[in-house]
This record gives sequence, C-alpha cells and structure tokens, in this order.
Amino acid sequence: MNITEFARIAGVSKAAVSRFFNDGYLSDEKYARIARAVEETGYAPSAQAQTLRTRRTRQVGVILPKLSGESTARVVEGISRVLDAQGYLLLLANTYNDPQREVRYLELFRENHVDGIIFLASIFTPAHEEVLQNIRIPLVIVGQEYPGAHCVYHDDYGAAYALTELLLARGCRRPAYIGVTIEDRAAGQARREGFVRALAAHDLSPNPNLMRVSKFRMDAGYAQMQLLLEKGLRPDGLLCATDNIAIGAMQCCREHGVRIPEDLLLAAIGDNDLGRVCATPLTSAHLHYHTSGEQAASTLLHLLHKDKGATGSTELPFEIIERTSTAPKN
Amino acid sequence: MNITEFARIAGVSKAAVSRFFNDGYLSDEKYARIARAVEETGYAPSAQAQTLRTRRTRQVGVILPKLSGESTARVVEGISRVLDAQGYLLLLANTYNDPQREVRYLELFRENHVDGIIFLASIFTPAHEEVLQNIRIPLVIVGQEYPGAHCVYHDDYGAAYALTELLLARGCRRPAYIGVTIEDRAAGQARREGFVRALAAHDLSPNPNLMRVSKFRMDAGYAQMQLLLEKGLRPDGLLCATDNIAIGAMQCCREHGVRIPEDLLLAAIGDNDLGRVCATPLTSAHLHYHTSGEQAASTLLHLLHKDKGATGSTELPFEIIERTSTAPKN
DNA sequence: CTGAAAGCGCTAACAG
DNA sequence: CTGTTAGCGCTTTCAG
Repeated sequence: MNITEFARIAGVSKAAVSRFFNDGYLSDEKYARIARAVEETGYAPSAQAQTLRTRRTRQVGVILPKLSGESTARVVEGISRVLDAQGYLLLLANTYNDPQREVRYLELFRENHVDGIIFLASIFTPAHEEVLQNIRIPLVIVGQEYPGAHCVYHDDYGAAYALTELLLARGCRRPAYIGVTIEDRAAGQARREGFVRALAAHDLSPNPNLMRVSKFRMDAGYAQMQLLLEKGLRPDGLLCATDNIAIGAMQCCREHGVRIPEDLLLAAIGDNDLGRVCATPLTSAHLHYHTSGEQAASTLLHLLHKDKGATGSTELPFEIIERTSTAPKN
Repeated sequence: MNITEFARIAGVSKAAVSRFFNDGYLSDEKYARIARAVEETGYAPSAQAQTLRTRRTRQVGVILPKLSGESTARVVEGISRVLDAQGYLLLLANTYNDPQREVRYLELFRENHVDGIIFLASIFTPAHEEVLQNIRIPLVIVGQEYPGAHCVYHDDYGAAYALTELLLARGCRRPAYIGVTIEDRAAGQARREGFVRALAAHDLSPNPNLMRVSKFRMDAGYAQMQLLLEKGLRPDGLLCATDNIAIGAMQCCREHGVRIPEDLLLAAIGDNDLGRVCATPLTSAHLHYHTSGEQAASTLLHLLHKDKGATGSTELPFEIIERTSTAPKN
C-alpha cells in the first residue's frame, strides 16, 4: 500500500495524506476521514521514501568495540533511552576493536544517511583520525577525549588518583599497578597517570617492576598478577585499571595464598556487578556509564537540532565505593 | 553527490554506474573509469534510494527486553557476528519488557522496511499474539518456543531436570526452588517443570512452601531466600531459575550464617560470569547464548533467501558445570 | 555490452 | 485550507 492507493481509499488527495502525517494544515473533516482509513488499513508511510525527500532517516548509528561487557551495554542502554524517546532508531555496529571494521561502518552509516553517529571509542589509529576528519555527519565520541570533537568521558585520571590515595591511606607501602595499553588514552594513559601522580604527591616513586600492562579480560589480570607474584616482588597494594582485571588478580591471589585485604589491598575502576559479588567485595570507582550514554545522546540531539548551546564536551565525575578489598590493616 | 553527477564526472551513463555497483555487464574500460572515479570522489550510492527501487534495506531489526544483562548481550553478539558478515546492519529496539513498546517497534520496523526481524522474547501477551499473526516480515524468535514461528531456544526443561537430579545425587533431601513467573514459558514454566518432574522421578513431591517466584534480579533472589529462611523451613538444596537469582540467594545465606554447600546445596541456570566469580563458585547449566544468536541469524538468512531447507526451529543443548556450590556433603 | 526513460513512495512549493 | 506537480537518487526494462 502506498500513499496514492491509500489516498484513493480515504477519498482525499496525496497531499492531504502527507499533511496528516506531517502536521500540516488540514480540515477537521479530512483529518477524521484519514484517521479512520489509517485505522482500517494500517497504512503507514514508507520511511525510505520519506528519507529520499527529507534527507532525514531518524536513525542514529552507534559504533562500539563489543556489546558484551557491562560498561558498553550500560552506555548503549543510556543512549537508547533518550533516543527512543525522540523517535530515533539505533543502528548498531559491533567492531571487535578492529579499526578496519570501524572505518567500514562509518562508511556504511554514511551510505545509509544516518542522522548522527555515536562512537564508543577506545583507541585512535591514523585510520581513525582520517575518517574522523572527513566525516560530515554529526558525531559524538563516548569514553575518550578527542580534540575538536564533541565528547563525553569520565574522569579517569581523578578516579585513579583518588583510589591510589585511598590505598596509601589504608597503609599500603609498596603499591603495584596493572593497567591497559596507553594507546587507550582514557583507560590506559589517564588512569596510569593518576596512579603515578598520586604516588608522587606522597613522595613515592612507582617501582617499574610493579607496573604491568594487561588486556581488558579477567584471565589477563590473572596472568599479570601471577607474574608479579612469581617474581617475588610482594606488593602490599594493587590498583587495577578495570574491575575485570582486578577480579582476575584476586583469583590468582586466592590460589597463591595471598589474602585480600590482609596481605594485599585491592582497588579498581568501573564498579561492575562482578566486583560487588566476588569473594572479597572490591573497592572500586563507580563510573556513570548509563549517564554517559544519555549525555552523548542528548548532545547529539542538540547537534541535530543545531542548538549551538548545549553541545561541547562533558566530563563525568566518579564515586569511590569502598568495600572489603581495602579494609584497613586494622 | 548523486549518481547523475557522479556519472558525469566519470564520463559514463547513470546505467553504467548502477551496473558497476550491481555487478551488471560492463566493459573493462568503463569498469576501470568508474573504479577510478570512485577512488577519487568517494562516491557511494544512497542506501535509501536503492531501497526505494529494490525493496530491500539490508537492515535487520532486533527486539529485546533489555541490553544490559549478560545473556541478552551474548545473543546479540552472536546475531551481529553472522549478520555483519553478510552485510546486514542491525536495528536495535530496547523495550524494557513493555509490550506496548514491542508492538510499537514492530510497527516502526515495518515502516522502515527491515528485511527481517529477530525477536528475543520473554512473555507473550494477547497483543503480541496479534502482532505476530499479522506480521509479514520474516521473523525468528529467540529464547522461546512459539508454535508456527521459526524459533531458537534452549533446553530449559532438561537443564532444570538435570540440575535437580544433581542436587539429589549430592545428598539433598529437602529441595527448594526459586523461579520466575510462569508467564515466561521458557525460563518460568519449563524450568519449574524440570524441577518438579525430576523430583517426581525420585518419588519426591515438591513442598509448595519451598517453591518461590522471583523477579530476574539479584535483589529479588535475596528477598525470596530471606522469606524461605524466615519461615524456618530449612531446605538443604536450592535450584534457582537464573544465576542472578542464585547469587542474591547466596548473599542472603551468607548474611544469615547458612553455609554453601555445607548447609545448602545451590545450583542455577545460565552460567554467567557472576557465578564463576562469586564467593562460592556456582554450579550452573551453561546455555549457549552466543550460539543461539548465531543460529537465529542464520535461520533468518535462510528465510530471506527463501531456502526452504535450513529453516524451522532449533533447540540448543545445555552443559552442567559443576562447581563448589554443590560439592557433596562430605 | 550500452543509454534513455520510466518509475519506486513520498514531500514541498506553488497556485488556487 | 487544498490539489497539482516536480523531483529526491536509484535500478531496470527496453531497444539498440
């Protein structure tokens, strides 16, 4: 059923039908006639044909490294919440952290004429830089600060700094750190920096042997902790860049008879469900992932409506949630 | 840039350009000319305009209750994996389990002319039934068995049955069950049935006081366990419909001095990360969520290609993963 | 192998 | 307030 056929059935002109669906001038009588015909036939205009005319799809593309993973899911949930309410549909692109895929999706989104793009970023390669330069579609970056773009990100530096101070305050003297690649400016570099600078503020300098780099997964955290233990460098405190890494480290400790918090104070960033539930509940910096999704979406909406006002970048705060893993050394 | 302008730049006709992008007849010379022009201009055809002609969007709609939640995320990850590879884009609809929203999205998907729909279902209301009857878009249901539809689901009954037998084999004599609403045929009814029938097979009849209904969340599991404990009906084994519920129950037990597995054997269904990591690692039936997503997607692809062959419904098996929470009573 | 031309379903001037 | 009309960018006969 198309607009022509429907107009015939309703006994009005195509233009009247179009006006019905687009809030144009319409007499009450025609309005009623059309409303009834819609009821009866279930007619709805074709989104594609509308797009062809209006240049608007009411679709927003979301690019993310992987869906499973609590933080990503929360961000998308937040995005979905606000975009839904405005009648936008979400186009999802799972990239598995593969820059080639990210670029391909940016391309695909362009071909599909999405109204805007939200990019959950982790690492920026030269390929990214180039695409991001040339993209003409309104875009918001989540989780990273990227000069010249509209961004929503967390206070990664501050969270790491605060947790490190907490560790020290609880009696830690030989702090260790398990982070992620510094190619990730937010989760890698900024958090590491927070750790290092907090130590410096207490006249401590980080022991390079106690600074490790891990992947984002639990098993990787486990492996790095094992390395630390095997080398016999007994740290008495550990900050991990993510909860998952910390949980892995915690399991390693348990298997090696290292008690938390008695022998090792442990803290991490992210505050996911795992940390609340695990053997020794984990002290963590809560990051507002859901909020960051909402914020990104509403920034994008402003962009789409050309409100010069409420755009720009946003840094979200964190909250330290102290649990058993940093209980004081009595 | 549109096809007309591009054709002019490339020095060929519109038809030639169209053939270039659709593998039509084309001389090598024109092919090369167009290829070079694409390289230079970055031209790509508009997906919407193509759709208007071809009636295909290469978009698949996915309807789900909520994104956060390990199982859902895994299913979508699986869907994404196989659909990506075929050049389909995912349109995501988060319904918060609100039937009205589900119906609205089905509508929205129709307007957007998605090629197919994958529906992660939980409960079927009359509103669902009606929409599902009338939908003319190829559709696959995940997680539930629905007569007359193409479905991919898990052996919920079998998993519950097997775990109940395990509990009994480990010495459980007064088994309790915390499930979810039986309106959910899969997670509610089938799992409950598995529990009851396994007891019957061992000449036990379930104590109605030991059968509880919970929401899907941890705190709800906690609350139901508390009720069980407060009534003084000390069960010595507990099967929960989901891991999350079990984790909540576990926390309640810990706070009330009930030891797992010494005082209470505990098992659940789903095998998520939480159960692996929590204080007492949880015995659980692993369900292949990722696989179910992949399976649903490939069933849909067959539908789209009108392969009569590989469609129909699929039941996926489970695997019992035994952990500390059901360690034998000495 | 190639190009001209006819729409796909809709919206937005424009002239009433 | 209303209808007519000219495209939006593309694919696909059809006749070379």
